[in-house]
Amino acid sequence: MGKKQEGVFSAMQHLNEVTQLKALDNTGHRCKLRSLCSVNILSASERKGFSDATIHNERWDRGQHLFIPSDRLRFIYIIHSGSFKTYITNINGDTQITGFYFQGDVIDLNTPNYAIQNNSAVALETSTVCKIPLAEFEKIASQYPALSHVFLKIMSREIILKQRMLFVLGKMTAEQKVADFLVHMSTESESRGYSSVVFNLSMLRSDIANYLGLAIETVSRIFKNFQNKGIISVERHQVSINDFETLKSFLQYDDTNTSIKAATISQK
Amino acid sequence: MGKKQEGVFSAMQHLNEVTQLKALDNTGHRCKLRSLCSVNILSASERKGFSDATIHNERWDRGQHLFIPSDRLRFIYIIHSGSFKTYITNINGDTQITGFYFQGDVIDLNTPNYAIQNNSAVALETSTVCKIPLAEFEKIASQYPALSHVFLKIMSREIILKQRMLFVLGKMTAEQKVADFLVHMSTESESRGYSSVVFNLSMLRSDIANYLGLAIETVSRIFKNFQNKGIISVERHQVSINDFETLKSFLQYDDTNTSIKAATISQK
DNA sequence: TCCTGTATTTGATATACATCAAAGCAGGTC
DNA sequence: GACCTGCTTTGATGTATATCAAATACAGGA
Repeated sequence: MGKKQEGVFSAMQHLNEVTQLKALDNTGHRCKLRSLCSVNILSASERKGFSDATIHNERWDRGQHLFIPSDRLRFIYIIHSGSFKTYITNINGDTQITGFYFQGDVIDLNTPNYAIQNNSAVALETSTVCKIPLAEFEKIASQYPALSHVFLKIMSREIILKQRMLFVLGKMTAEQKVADFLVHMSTESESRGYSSVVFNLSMLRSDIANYLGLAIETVSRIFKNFQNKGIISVERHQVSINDFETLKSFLQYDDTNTSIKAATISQK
Repeated sequence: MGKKQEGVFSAMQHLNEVTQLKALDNTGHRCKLRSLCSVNILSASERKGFSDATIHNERWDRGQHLFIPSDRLRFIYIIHSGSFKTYITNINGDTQITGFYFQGDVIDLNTPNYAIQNNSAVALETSTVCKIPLAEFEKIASQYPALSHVFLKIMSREIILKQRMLFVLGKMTAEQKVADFLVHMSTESESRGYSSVVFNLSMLRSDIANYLGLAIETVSRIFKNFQNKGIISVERHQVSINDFETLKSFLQYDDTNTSIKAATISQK
């Protein structure tokens, strides 16, 4: 018989658990690389070695690219402040935004794959990043398995996030996509230690639309619609969520009948 | 000015490079774990230790689940023969297929994340898998950094594949999705050492539709349409691709004007 | 060989969302 | 302050694809 399955979205409740990766330790080294420099699995001297290999706190302005596909020198980037978007480009020049990244996040995790780097990252606002040359990283990681392990965890989180987006793009209506996006941004804001109620969207409406596979007009209309219903308030790029419950309810069945949709599960 | 960007799909040409991970060595140990047991970065004794920790060649029939979200014991699975699909489920029981996996592929790479396991894997046909208890894997990996490194690469490939699917779901028309799917399955078949022209789709039409974010009827109609045009031949689950060029042309601009779509790139 | 359930195809209709077009609006610049 | 320029909103219309409905094909078992 079908067991009650834990939903993909229940996973969000456990994101804090996961995002400890983003905030393991804050005791300042040369920069507040929350994920790595100060990660507590390394000894003090190892940590120093790691920190020394890192290029700290470089500044990037809005619109500047962290990397583009043709780059030869590869780095692993950790965001110290600000935000970035990553996107992939096809042969026609069409793009799909693959993620938004904030303080403490690690970018360019597919780098170790030596595959043609088909994605780009660009700053959404003035930001600072620390970066580790890939070659250095691999050298250090080969000496300290624990470091590889931290990276396995970060990458596995990345896979989970991407899978979530597959669901969003493949199965949700426009309204649900936007609702989900807002809830997600709220959670993200909270995990960085800011408010989950009032937060800033550093990306353009067109970025949101691209990310969610919608037309920009559709995003605009749904924002307006949510405002009219009193669910959110929007002032330029600042969003306030007034009614979380209603927002989240868009992601649930409003169906009255409780038909069993889950397939029968046969397990060995 | 905008540099010519390398497309996301050009990456497919380099997939062979990547998929060496799937076929590093075939000289049989107890089972043909192409990815791991026989991976040439481990010494013979290490390899044996790894192989001993592995549960080899378990059989799974069509419809049987490799794992479901409520499972406590975690494994990393390597497909020895056959095929599987993975999917995530939301609170309403709606599902999104996140991937199809074949001989040599590694499943459940988000496992190391300790996050609630929100996905499931089910056999599409009679298949055999080798599996490594997660705890064992972590023990071994902590001793052999090279093993972690192989996993980093496999996971980074996974991220790239998922990103590709974000593009497919977010930006492609129904026709393009199906064309891309067929090209992808062809490449996959070839990488396993089979024909790129004639291959078997072990999944149902409904699986394809779910995976591509389409209605099953739409998939059916596009298949028929491609047949009518002589691009493919379909007999039940066997597909022959008669005209690769036309199939691939669906993924390109048929536009006459050569407008520059790529955004101007400003890099530091 | 027929039967039965499941998978797929085919046709008719509905609709969510994109597209096209134009007007507002803010923030920077002369 | 007036004028740009890029971003966002708002309205009117079109269309790709979902949905609904039903016929057909196939596989596996009696």
